[in-house]
Amino acid sequence: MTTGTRPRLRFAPSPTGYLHVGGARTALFNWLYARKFGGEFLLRIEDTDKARSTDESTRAIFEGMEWLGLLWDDGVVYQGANLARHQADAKKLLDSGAAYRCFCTPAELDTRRREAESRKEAFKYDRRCERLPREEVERRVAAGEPYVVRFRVPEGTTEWDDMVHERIAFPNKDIEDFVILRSDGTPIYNLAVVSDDIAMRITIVMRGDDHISNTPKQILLYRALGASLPTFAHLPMIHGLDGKKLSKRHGATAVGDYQHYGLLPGALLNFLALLGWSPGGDREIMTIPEMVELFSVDGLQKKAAIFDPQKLEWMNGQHLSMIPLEELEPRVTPAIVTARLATEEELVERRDWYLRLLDLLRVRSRTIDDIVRQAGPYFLEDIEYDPVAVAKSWKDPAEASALLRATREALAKVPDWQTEPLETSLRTLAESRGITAGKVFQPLRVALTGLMVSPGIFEMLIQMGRDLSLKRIDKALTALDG
RNA sequence: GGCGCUAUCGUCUAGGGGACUAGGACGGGGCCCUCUCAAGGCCCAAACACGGGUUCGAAUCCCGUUAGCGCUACCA
Repeated sequence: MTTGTRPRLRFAPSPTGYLHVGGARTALFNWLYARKFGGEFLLRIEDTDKARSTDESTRAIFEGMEWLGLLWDDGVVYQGANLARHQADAKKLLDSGAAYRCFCTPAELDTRRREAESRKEAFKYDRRCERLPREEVERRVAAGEPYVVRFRVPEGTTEWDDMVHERIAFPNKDIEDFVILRSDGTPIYNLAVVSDDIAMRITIVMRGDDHISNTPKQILLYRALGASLPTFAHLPMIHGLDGKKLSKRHGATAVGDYQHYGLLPGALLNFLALLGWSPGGDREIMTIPEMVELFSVDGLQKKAAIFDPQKLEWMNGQHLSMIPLEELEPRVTPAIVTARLATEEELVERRDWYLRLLDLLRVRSRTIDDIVRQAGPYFLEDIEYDPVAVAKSWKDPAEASALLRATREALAKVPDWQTEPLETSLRTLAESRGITAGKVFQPLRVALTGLMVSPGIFEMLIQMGRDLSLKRIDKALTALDG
């Protein structure tokens, strides 16, 4: 264990897809730990599987991390660039006798594995190449026969104190002599990881608990390489609603999906943090700085958590209402522009009005898209009338028309377009007609927005302004009378 | 199959031997507020997997059972 020095952690995704929410959560915990305890958070791209790694995936990972605000210290480490060191480490192990050459071919291994399975036995490499005479090994190497390098697993037990779990122990007899270098000379995961983590001076390896069974192998490698061990922390998995490991068939699993769906990064992070960690007590809604402040290893969960999209949406709604309008604005504006409701310039021109609108709409929204969906009537020249709204609130066209006409007259006479006088005017109108105020408001709502639901009627009148409000009523009258 | 990890409401969790009639949140149901929808407030239903111990006393500690999940490649 390294103590006294600043902790160094890393997030090490393989670029074989998108940035997965599970990966994002692993990154988050690493990042939180580094921020909380004054350490370094590094990013390493594990691209040694050339068949599956793509530049596009690498870019997606960067984008996802940046959007989430999980920024890394120092430059990105590309594992593929460290081939020479990986090979040198393998050579070191070969020279010290900690590893040996194995000439068994994949086909042979496969056959033996199948045989073992058909006998219902656990397959484990039988070490037949381990005791090959030196002369034979040299002869076969000289003859150009392909070979892999295998690690010679010693006797005993390999164990460690996990930060999340307690002590975890594996009898070495259950670990086979695993391959560390392929026949083409490239490293296998466990070697590459250990070699890089040593080189990067990583002190805490925090990752998904699907790596628990790799850990004893890696510990053995650290020892054989003469390096000191990092502290291991194995985080629980995230499962889908069916209890299985989260995958594509569970729907949206990429961080980018949620970005496009209109979520706030702070909300996604808050939700992910609570999936596998608790600050203790009843605390739920947290900003990123608050999460850093509250973070501790004690609150880390051992049990896999199920990803519940409903709670995520609720949480996003909370964040939407909570963050400063100035912070919300730049996240909504691109969506407004994309929806062709307004140009960025128009929004800048009417900034105060625009911020007030956002404030009106966000309380009844769970996503940024919800806000955009409600924003139409405030920007567009023409609105569409929702058939259901028309059927319900303009049930009798003649009656609705008469009422709206009276409403228009009353509103037109209001000298000061403010809540108080507007409210007095409409309530007086209702009273004089012997109907409840709601009976006046609802047809007006449909005239103004074309919809059944909206913010409060006076808030809307003010937000739309006198001219647009009256114009909307005129158009409604045309539609009703026509 | 072998090895490993895990086990509190449907879900996320609080709880770290007596404060538990097991608390909060999402979701569900009801009520209030109210011009609609939200938001908010109040209330209801809903859990310690099972079996043994340890102890005066277990959701909390130990051991089994069961179940779920993960790993079991010349993938990462």
